Amino acid sequence: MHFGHAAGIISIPHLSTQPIVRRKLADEVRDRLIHTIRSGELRPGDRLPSERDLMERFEVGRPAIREAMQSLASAGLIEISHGERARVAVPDTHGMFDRIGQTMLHLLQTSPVTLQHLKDARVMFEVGMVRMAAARASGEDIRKLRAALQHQRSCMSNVPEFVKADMAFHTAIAGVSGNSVCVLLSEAMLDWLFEFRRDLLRIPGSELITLAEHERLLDAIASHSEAEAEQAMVEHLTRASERYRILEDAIATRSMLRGTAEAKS
Amino acid sequence: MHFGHAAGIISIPHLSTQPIVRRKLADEVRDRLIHTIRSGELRPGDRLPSERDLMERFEVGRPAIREAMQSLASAGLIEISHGERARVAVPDTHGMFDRIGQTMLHLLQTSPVTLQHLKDARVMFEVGMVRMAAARASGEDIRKLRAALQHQRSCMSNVPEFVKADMAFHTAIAGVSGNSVCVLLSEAMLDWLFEFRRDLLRIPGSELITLAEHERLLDAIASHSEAEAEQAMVEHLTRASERYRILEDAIATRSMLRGTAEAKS
DNA sequence: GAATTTCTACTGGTATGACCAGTTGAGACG
DNA sequence: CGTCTCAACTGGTCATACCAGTAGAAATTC
Repeated sequence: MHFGHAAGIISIPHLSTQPIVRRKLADEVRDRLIHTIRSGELRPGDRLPSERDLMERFEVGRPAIREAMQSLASAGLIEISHGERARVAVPDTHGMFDRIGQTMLHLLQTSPVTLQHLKDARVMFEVGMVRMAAARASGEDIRKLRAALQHQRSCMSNVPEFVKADMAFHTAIAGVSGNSVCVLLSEAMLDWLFEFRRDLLRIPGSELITLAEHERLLDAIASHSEAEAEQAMVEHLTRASERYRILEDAIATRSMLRGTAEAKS
Repeated sequence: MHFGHAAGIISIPHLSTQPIVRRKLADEVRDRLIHTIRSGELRPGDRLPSERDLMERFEVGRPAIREAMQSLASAGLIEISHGERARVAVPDTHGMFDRIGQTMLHLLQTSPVTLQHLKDARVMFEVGMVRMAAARASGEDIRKLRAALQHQRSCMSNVPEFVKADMAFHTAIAGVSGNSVCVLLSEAMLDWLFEFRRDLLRIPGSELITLAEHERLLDAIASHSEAEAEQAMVEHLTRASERYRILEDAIATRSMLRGTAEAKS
């Protein structure tokens, strides 16, 4: 089609300029399935129709159906396993945060700013959690925390287990809130940092310091002293952050030098 | 195959009992692609090989490649568009939280407990944000907040715009922190609640109250009074929550009655 | 008759080949 | 030299076939 040299964009009155979006078939299928699930027509645990069945209902090919189903599966709305029909998933908070984990890693790797922000946000969050824990921890809560710390102490010689126990202790603090979202968030943030730089959490020889700091946290919580708990937490996390920073600076400097070298070559 | 009557499970020494997991081809492909991206071999913006190309390299069929790529796309690691080769995505925080949005909705719909926890977590978080804002808001920050509030005031007659402006005001408060993760989380939590129950945020006639409360928040921030800001925020959110609860109780009661009726029939 | 085994029909996973529908960029055209 | 055209890519969709697991009916065994 050719409208001559001066064609350009022609303005026609009353002509809606909203572009016609060409949707993928799979997207349409996905939306319909989501709607079916959300409307309550299908409840968690229920089985979806088979791919071949859906393919006839919607009058589209199997690839379109498959793509839609895979998409729902990776969003955690349904569960697919070989040989049996897909089921509506019972939502799982852990799985949810695991899924963004990958994306988060990608993000952290390409954005140092976000990494720092994530650390800061975590400090803010953990402080909130520990204050709350100090304010309302019951005898039962404190018993659990003591058990968690005791377990961590017993893992001193086993580095991976020690780190795991470390994370569990922090999770236990968040658990005092009784708020699943808070627990999840706290776990997720720690997890992301851990996944991103496992090496930085394995500082040899710092186990004793860590344990001492955890003990101080526990004491503060047990004595219901919010201010003391907050300070202990800030210092605990800041010390760790300090070590991060030292190592990161070293890495950054090295890669900057390498970058310069590459530019010259 | 038939091993006789007493067959059952036979224990053989030194035989590892770890089951052989049958991985889907697409998963293997996905992992390799992720590794390629994470190793820095491909940077954001770079183009991936075409599906047909990858298909030859990995010696698998096109469906396997496609499924892997779609999976990466829905995780936000790459961007696919018709006609051109896929590109490694520049990570987008908004997109990330949008993606869990669906899952979160599914979760909230099937777990009333989580809904309450999410609300509580939001209050905790917003309180933290507003305290921080009160503590460190600059003249520029306050100017922006005032503008946001002014805009909201101008939207009073347009309900959807008003709600949007309402959310923008809260986001602006979080923005004072300068911490992208905090902003994101605050936006996301509000968004989830909004998506879950738009109807509950459209309480007719409450616009004036909302504006007054926002004004109080702004004043507290402007005068750098943390305590006052906290109290204003708690009351602001609690008032809204109170209305939520009334409507929710009504809905819950109704559905409970319906449930009983169904059980009887 | 009840528990077990066996088998068949169905489900998802993968491969192939074909064609449609956008994008791009090199080369023809002015 | 800029513009336009078009061929050679790319992803999107379909049809078909076959492989590989499951579940449930049917046959078998006790």
